[in-house]
Amino acid sequence: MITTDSLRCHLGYNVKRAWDVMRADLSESLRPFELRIVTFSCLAITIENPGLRPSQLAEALAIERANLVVILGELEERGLIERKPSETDRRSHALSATPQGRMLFEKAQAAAMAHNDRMVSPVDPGVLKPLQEALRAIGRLKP
Amino acid sequence: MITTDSLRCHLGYNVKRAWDVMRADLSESLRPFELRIVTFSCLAITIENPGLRPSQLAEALAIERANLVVILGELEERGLIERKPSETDRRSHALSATPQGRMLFEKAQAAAMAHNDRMVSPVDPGVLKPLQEALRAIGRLKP
DNA sequence: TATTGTTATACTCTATAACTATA
DNA sequence: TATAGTTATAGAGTATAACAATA
Repeated sequence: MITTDSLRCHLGYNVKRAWDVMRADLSESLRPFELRIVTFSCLAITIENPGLRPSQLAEALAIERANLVVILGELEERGLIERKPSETDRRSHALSATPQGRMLFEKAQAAAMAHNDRMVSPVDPGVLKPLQEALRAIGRLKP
Repeated sequence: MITTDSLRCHLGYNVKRAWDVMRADLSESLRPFELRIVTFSCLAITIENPGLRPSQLAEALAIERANLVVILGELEERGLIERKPSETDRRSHALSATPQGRMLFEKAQAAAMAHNDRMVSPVDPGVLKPLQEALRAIGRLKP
């Protein structure tokens, strides 16, 4: 039998293996809505922060502005979000979700919640909260 | 201020953000040894399981056999591992690390451990064990 | 028939440099 | 000078189909 002990002691290895499973399951859960994980995330933050600028969205989700351009283009082309000219800075845009975008997000969010329930099911409920907090703390270690 | 509450409640979002930080830090830690995360991992499992077959290594690390071919080619070309013909199955190979491979791995493993210490530093030591176990449990949810 | 290693390919995600128009 | 959005591009990582040799 093959062992992986020398990697299992690394927290990062377990995080990556868990993320692989979660990513695959979430991608499948969002497929019926023709949303990828990143487009779903952008839609979520745009709905939560109407009027925000692309650079703020990129910073919030830790994705490059350059990569965000095509993502927002995809969402706008599908009529899920709008890029309006900013009233205070003519270089920038104000992002907002359309009614269709909000409706689609509600359904997708329900599917994402069901996915989350599946993923969390093997975890002792008592450790879930400290688990989330530990992961957030690591995520804040940004160089 | 931009908020991300609608995503922060998803465990997967926090797992992904943590993994992004860990991946970047580990990649930097392995760079001096000219190892990528995946080549480091293959070297580790090969040393831990001398004589294993590529298909077993692929299964252990959850990577496609097709992608493993080039990875093993890279490691063999650098003289870190060997692909010997299997004595029991002429289709297959027996993988083993060379002395140079073992020496390089020891140094890289030390760097990876230092990386792990950095990542774990903001986590309450008491929750680390259940945290690891929770992540492993999620990783086992494979469909 | 099924499995092993392999080749080739494509698709996603990520990272970087450089351009333009504004500030 | 610096910033916002944008374009183009390159590199990883990942996924799939098909093949020859062997079981």
